Amino acid sequence: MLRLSKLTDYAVVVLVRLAQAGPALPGARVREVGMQTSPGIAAATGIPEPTVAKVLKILAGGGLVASQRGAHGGYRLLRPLTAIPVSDVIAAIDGPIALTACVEGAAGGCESESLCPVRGRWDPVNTAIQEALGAITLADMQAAAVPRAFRLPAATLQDARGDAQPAAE
Amino acid sequence: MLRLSKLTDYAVVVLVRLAQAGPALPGARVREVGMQTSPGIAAATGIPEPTVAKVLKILAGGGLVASQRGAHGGYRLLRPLTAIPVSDVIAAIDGPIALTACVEGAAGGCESESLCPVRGRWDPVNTAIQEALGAITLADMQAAAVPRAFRLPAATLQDARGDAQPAAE
DNA sequence: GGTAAGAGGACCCATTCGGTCCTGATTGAC
DNA sequence: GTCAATCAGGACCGAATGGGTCCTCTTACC
Repeated sequence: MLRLSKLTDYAVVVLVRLAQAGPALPGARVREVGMQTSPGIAAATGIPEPTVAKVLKILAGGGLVASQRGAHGGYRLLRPLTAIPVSDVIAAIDGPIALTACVEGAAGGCESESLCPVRGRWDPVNTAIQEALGAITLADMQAAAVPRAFRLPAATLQDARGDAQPAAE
Repeated sequence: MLRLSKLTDYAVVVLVRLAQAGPALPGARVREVGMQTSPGIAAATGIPEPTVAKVLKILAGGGLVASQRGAHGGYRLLRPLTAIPVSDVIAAIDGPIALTACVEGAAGGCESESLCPVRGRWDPVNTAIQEALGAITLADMQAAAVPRAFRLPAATLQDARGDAQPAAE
């Protein structure tokens, strides 16, 4: 699959939304500029509120957002979207990017290490993916976003699948 | 995580082993050249035999190896390692490479599509990863293989983790 | 034709992930 | 000083996927 978790997908949505809050909200008197609450983000994104809270909690632990407790508290971005590569989000949610057990830091994880002919050979692949993910920031993902009306549903699927050979499954 | 399944890891090992069989085995009288059995590969790689059989079965379905049933049957490579990109192996085992539900061809899979600000924005990320994986062949992974003694265990871990911030977990 | 070797397919169990809920701590408003 | 709002942390449960095992069918040799 090479699929990342839904939480990571949610995290990107939440972070982009957090940036869209804008530092100049009209009613930003009591609440700090650019700060939003979990329920507010949930309502804006359509993601279940508990899940949003969970994502924000993890992101706060990863140093991507800052939290403010108490009444009129909330979360705010610590860095602009241009300074947040996708790899950082993935690392914050899913932990360090590691394709196989051979590279995920598992000490002696591979029980057949003495026989395995490709021991540690995933490293270059892993590095290539990390570089690819590190080169794309959330701002890039946001900038590429086009209004929904511009994307036909069918065309969306076709475009999304693209060169991922469709006959394989 | 961005982790691919163990089966994919096994598949690479099996394929490399299948290539190492060599087309000029001494006792290759009854068995076709370059052909190996599941138990043989299992013994050579240390992977459990049923798992090897399962991997080979999937790879045969994916068109990467050919099977020969009956006595003195077995499996053989259909293409040289230089012609097998890593992405093909992953696609054969885990299906098409798709990072998120938004790109995996799920019709209307995203229930909050009207709100999601990054709808379909994983496509460039997905493409970047596919290109990275498509550029690396099994021959590269095999060629990069160095004897185990040349790699310090600690250095291996450091190299593997690399710039994936270690403090994240 | 019988026997053995080996692939093909179906099945089951364990692990992990996604999602939800509850309780406690902190801060601002009244 | 009290109350309300909101985040923080943890535990819990259900679903889904992956990993592994077993049985059956096919094929070639004797």
